[in-house]
Amino acid sequence: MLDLKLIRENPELVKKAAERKNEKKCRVDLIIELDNRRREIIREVEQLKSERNRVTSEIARKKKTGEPADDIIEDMRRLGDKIQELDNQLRELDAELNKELAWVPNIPHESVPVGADETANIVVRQWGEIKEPGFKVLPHWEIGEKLNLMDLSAAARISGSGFYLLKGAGARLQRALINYMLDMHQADGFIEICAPFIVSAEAMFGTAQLPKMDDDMYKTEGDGLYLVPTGEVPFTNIYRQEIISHDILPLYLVGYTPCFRREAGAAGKDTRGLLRVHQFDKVELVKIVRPENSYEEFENLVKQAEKVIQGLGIPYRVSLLSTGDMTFASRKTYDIEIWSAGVAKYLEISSISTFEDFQARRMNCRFRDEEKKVRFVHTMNGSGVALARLIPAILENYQNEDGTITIPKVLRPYLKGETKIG
RNA sequence: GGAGAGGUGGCUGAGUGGUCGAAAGCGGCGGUCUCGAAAACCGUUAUACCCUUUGGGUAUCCAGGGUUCGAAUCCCUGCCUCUCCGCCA
Repeated sequence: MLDLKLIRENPELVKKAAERKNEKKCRVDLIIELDNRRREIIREVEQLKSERNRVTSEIARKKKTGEPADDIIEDMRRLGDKIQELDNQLRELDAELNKELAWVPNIPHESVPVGADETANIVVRQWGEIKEPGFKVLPHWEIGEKLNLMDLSAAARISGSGFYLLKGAGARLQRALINYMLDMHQADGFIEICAPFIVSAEAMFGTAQLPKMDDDMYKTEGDGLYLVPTGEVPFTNIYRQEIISHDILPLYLVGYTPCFRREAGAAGKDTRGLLRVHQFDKVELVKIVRPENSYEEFENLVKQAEKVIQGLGIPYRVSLLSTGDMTFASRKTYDIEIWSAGVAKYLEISSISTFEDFQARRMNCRFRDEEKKVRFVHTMNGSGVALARLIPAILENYQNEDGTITIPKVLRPYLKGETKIG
């Protein structure tokens, strides 16, 4: 949510941002008009209320002294009707205005490259060396089935297409990865959270999955609750509707969650094996910080996610997303793409975004600073990282010519010291 | 799922339908005192919005409706918390 004042004062800036993010449901002119009408009514109704408050205390005084007040009570009855009518109009306008405001995307940061899609993204750094394996590396879905680490047809039997099932060493590998990541982040000051995986529409609105992504979410039938599409939702919403004290900031949160996504209309590209599925697991990083150090915290958050992959020794690169490739709520986003030896290309494994106060406004999450001033917090998050992309990367980058998988050194303590799968 | 109790400011906690944005206490902040601190005493201590913005106004006692000239107070609905019973990993 943007500050209504900002929209009022800089409508062109907001329009340009919406255009660059390709957000067609953002209607700035309508918002300005609703806002003007709203303020007009507020002015009128508040004047009437002021009148009512004045006369009402006069009535109280007269009643006390026993003076008659019937005539002004009659006047007030009419005034009350008028106030109610205006209040109703105001309520409707507010609802309409809020509905429109919910569709105004965040404004991309000045440093974000302007462009229509991912072709305008800028690779900001690269890490690790891509080595020529010297043999034909099997893609993860082949080596995975061969070594009995996963069973995609079983998953289809259970749930339909777009699901995966890990078993044996595959399932244990995932658990090892989760623990490796949680331990690492915790050692770097992140507080581990285990939060609900099913959340309210309000929480989904808070982090701005709603209203835009409604069709991409799994929704429960009777209760109108949503299955989390990312740990971002429960973790960021922890302090929704709260005024928190400055001395608990910055908050670094980490946790494991499954992620549920309908992926409506995503068929085709990069969908084989675990690459695009309706349920995957993720370790998520969330920071809630004061505005002052927001961007320093953000850059460090990117590095925190990179550290996971560096520990595993797999090449990756970091890209700064262009305006057209960013999400609705984001002010600035980096993607981390990991090298996939099986398909010989980089695959997105983490997306790190900062929102400044965009989510905080939607959640109404604020903090009280040293001067007792109440201000919006800044929020940001990043995958740290997605398992459904990390497992393929390991199965492919650690594949040996004899069809076995070497277990990365950092994971061995989590796998009883084993060094090899297969 | 059933029965009951309750939701008031940063916290605890008063509040007969009419000077109640709300007593009191605690905490916080400022001051007096002190070499300094504690204690004591004095003062201060919410948020959002609107406007003709050193000022004025409106709203907010869980949320949303309603009754009324007037609601923290009365009525309805919802949400949440607690207690007991049932069910249950």
